[in-house]
Amino acid sequence: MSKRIYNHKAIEKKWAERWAENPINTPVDEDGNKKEKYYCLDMFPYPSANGLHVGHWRGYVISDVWSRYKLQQGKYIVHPMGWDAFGLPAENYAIKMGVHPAISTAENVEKIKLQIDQIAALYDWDMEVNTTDPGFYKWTQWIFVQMFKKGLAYEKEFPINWCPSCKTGLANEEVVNGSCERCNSTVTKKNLRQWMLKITAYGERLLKDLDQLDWPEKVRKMQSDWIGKSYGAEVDFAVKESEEKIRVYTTRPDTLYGATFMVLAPEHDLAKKLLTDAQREAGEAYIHAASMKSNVDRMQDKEKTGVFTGSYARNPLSKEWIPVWISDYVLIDYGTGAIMCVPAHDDRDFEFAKKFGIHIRQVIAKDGVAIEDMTEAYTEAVGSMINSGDWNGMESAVLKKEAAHMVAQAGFGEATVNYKLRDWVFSRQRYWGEPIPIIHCPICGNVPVPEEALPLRLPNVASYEPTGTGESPLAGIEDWVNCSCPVCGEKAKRETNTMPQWAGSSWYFLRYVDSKNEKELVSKEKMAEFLPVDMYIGGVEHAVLHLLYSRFYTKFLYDIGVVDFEEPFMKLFNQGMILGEDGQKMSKSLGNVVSPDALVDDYGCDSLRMYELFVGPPELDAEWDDRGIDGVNRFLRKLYNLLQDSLDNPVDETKDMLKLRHRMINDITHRLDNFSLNTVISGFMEYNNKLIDVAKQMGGIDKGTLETFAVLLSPLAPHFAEEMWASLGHRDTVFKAGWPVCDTKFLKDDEIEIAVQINGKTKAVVTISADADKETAIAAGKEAIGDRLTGTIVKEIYVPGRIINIVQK
RNA sequence: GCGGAUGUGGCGGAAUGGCAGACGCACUGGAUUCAAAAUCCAGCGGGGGUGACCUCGUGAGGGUUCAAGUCCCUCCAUCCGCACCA
Repeated sequence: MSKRIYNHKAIEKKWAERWAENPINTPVDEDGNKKEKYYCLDMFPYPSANGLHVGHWRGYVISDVWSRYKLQQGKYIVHPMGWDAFGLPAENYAIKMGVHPAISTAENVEKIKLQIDQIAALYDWDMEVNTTDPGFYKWTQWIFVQMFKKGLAYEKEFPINWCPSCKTGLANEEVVNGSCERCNSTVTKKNLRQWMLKITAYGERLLKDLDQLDWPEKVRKMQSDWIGKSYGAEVDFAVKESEEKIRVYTTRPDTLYGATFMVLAPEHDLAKKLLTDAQREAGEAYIHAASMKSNVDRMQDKEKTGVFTGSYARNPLSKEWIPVWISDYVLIDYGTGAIMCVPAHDDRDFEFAKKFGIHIRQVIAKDGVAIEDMTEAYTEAVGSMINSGDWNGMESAVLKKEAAHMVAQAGFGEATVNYKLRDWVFSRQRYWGEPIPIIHCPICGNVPVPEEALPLRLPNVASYEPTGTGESPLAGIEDWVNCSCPVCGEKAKRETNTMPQWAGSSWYFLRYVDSKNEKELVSKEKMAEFLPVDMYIGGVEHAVLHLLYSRFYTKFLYDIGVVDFEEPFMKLFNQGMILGEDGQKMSKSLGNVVSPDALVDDYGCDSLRMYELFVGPPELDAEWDDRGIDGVNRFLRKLYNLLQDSLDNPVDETKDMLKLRHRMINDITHRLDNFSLNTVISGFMEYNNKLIDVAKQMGGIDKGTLETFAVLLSPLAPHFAEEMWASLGHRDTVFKAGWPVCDTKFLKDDEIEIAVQINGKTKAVVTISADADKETAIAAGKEAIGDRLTGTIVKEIYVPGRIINIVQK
C-alpha cells in the first residue's frame, strides 16, 4: 500500500496559517455564551541576545499544554507573553555592544518573538507588555507614588549591600551566600542614601496568606523562612552606675535566670558609651575592626571574637550584675542589636562563654537532674526549671510560652514578635530602569512627580555606563536633574536613582488584561473578568524575589482599591531545569546550550513539544539528550501511517475497541490532571502500539476512536491533531471538539488476568471471571501453580481484581 | 548545623501496598536493500539451567504486612535552599 509520509513542515505551516486567520481561543462559545476564563501565566523572559534554548521551551510548552487542555474543557484562555526588558542584563549587553539599550532590547525582542512563535503557543499578542514601554512604566511609577503617599516608600541612608561589579546597591533578596545574585561577585557594604519600600509592614499578611495558596511546599517554606517570624520578649537590663538600660530580644525568656552575660553588636549605640576607661582602647579597636569586616567575612568567621566593655548590667530576675561584652556575632539589624546570653542553653553563647571563661549556669534540668560539667549547650525547652527562683520546678515548655507575659507584668519588658524580613532596598545606581518619580525640593522636601506628568521618561544620556560612585548616570544630565518643585515652584532636583528590575515584574500580570488602558492601571471590568492568575508556571529561582515582591505589590494595590484580591497567583508550578548533556546548567560559556531551532526544522514543532515533556517529570531537572526526540517523532509517524491505513480501509467500531478508547480517555485525563506530563506521552505511545496491533488484524481503526485520539492529543501536538481531525472529515477546528468523557461502563472487564503468588512471589497468571468468588478464584489459582504447592497451606488470600496469594509453610 | 528533594537496567524513566523495569533511547541478532538510511520482526537487570523454570535484585541495614520500590525506624550519597536571626 502506498503511503503518504508525515510531512511536519507542510502540516505545521498549514495550521499556523489557519489559526492566524481563525483564532481558536475565543471568549464566547458556539452559542454566543461567555466562557469562563482561565488565566495561565508564564514568567516573562528578559529579552536576552542569546535567544531561547530548549530549557525555555520546556516551561512554555508545559504552560501551553495546560492552557490547551483547559481550552478543550471549554475555558477562555488568558495566556499572554511579554518582556521584562529593564535591568542589568539588558544594560550590560548594550554596554558591551556599544548600542543604546533601547535599541538592543527592541532587536532582541524581535528575535525571541520569532523563536517563541515556533512553539505554537496560544499567546495573545494583543496583550503583550514590555516593562520599558513608557505606557507601561507610567504605572510602575504610579504605584511608587502611591506607596510614597502612604509612607511605604521612604529614604534612608545606611550601609547597604553593594555589588562592586554591577556598581549598584542590592536588596537583601539579591544577595545569595554573600554574593551578587546576578554576577556572583562578592557583595560589599556601602553607605548610601537609598529609597526603601516598607515590605515589613506587610510581613504578617505575607506570612499568613501563604496558607491559602496552592503552591509547592518548598516555595511556601522558603518564603515563610525568609519572613522569619519568631515570638519572644524584649527585656530591659539596667546598667550599673548609669541611667542606661540595655534592651534585648529573646525567644527564650524561660531561661532568663541563666543569663550570665550580655553582648552588644559592635554597631550598637551603647557599645562605645559603656566602655570603661580601662577597656576603651581595646573596645574601640574591636568596634573599628568589625566595621571594616565585610558581611561575608562576618558570616564565615564562625570563631567567636569579642571584647569586654568593663560595664555590668543587672539581670532583672537573678539581680546579679553580669558583664556586658561586644561581639560581632550579634547582628545590629535583628531584634534590638543586643542579647542576653544564656550559655547553658544556647550553642553560640556556650561557645563564647567557654572561650572567655564566663560563668555558665544551667536552669533547665533535662531529666530532673543538672548536668555536671556541660560539654555542650542544652538547647531544647524540655525539662523542669532549676536555679530559677520562683520558677523552679516549672516545665520549661510551659514557661517558654508564659514567661514573656510574666516579664511584661513585672514591668521590665514586653512580649514581642520579630521578623527576619527587612525593608526592600529599592533604588539602583544604574541607567536602564524606571526613573524614580521624586523631586527633591529644598523647601517642601521630597515631592512626587504629579500623576498627570507620568510617565517620567528615561532621558537619553551620553554615557549610560555605571559611575561606580553611588550616583546614577542620570545625575550627569543637568538639564534633566534641575527642575522646579511642583508644589512651590522653587528650584529643585530630580531623584536620579532608578528602580530595580523587580519593579515592573512585580505587577506586569495585572497589566496584560488591559495593556492599552491609558487612564487606569487596569479597569475594574477587565480585572473582574480576567484576574487573578489561575496558574503560574516558571522556575523556582524567584521563590523569595519576584514571587514575594509580587505578593507585596498585590496586597498594596488591594489596600488602595486597585484590585479586589490579595493574592496574585492562585496556583504555582515550578518546572525543573533542562541541563546540558554534561549535567550542568546550560550556559554560553560552557558551550552546552541546545537551541530549539534546528530541532524544530528537522522534526517539527509537535515532536519537540512532546519531547520536551517526555524527558522526565516536569517538576524535576532533566539532562538534555538530542537522540531521544527520535522516539516521539517515530510515534507521530506511526500514528500518521495508522491514520492513512484507516482512511483507506474504514472499519466499524467493535466492543473491544470501545473499551480501549474509553480506557485511553481515562488514562490520559488522569495523567494530565496529575500534571504527569511525561507519562501522558508514554500513555499515547502505548495506546498507539495497541491500535497498530489491532489494525494489523482488522486493516484499520474505526473513525470514532481516531477522533478521540486526535482530541486527546491536541494539547500536546496541536498541528498533528488538527490534521488528523481534518482528515477524518471535520471542517471545524479540533479545539472546538471538547474534551472527551470517559464512560466508565466500558472500563469493566468480564474476565481479568490476575497474578497467583506463593508466599508473596508470583508463580503464575490466571484468567478468571471479574466477579469470581474467593473459592473459585483460589481454586483457579491453585490449579495454575499446580505441583509447585508443596507445603502446608496456612492462609489463602484473594483480593478481587488484584491478587491471589497462597501462604504455605 | 537546620530544612527540603532525589537515589530503580547501559541511559531517561514507569509502577492507587498486589506480576518491578511500562514507554522511549542506546545496543544485539534477523528480514528488506547492490549497499546504506529508513522501516519491520525478535532480544535486551545479574547468576544458574538444554528446557519448562529456579534464584538474586529498586542506595545500605532493620521493622510492619499474606504481600514493600511504595509504609515505619536508623544510616549513607548527591543536589537545592537557609545559615551566628538570639
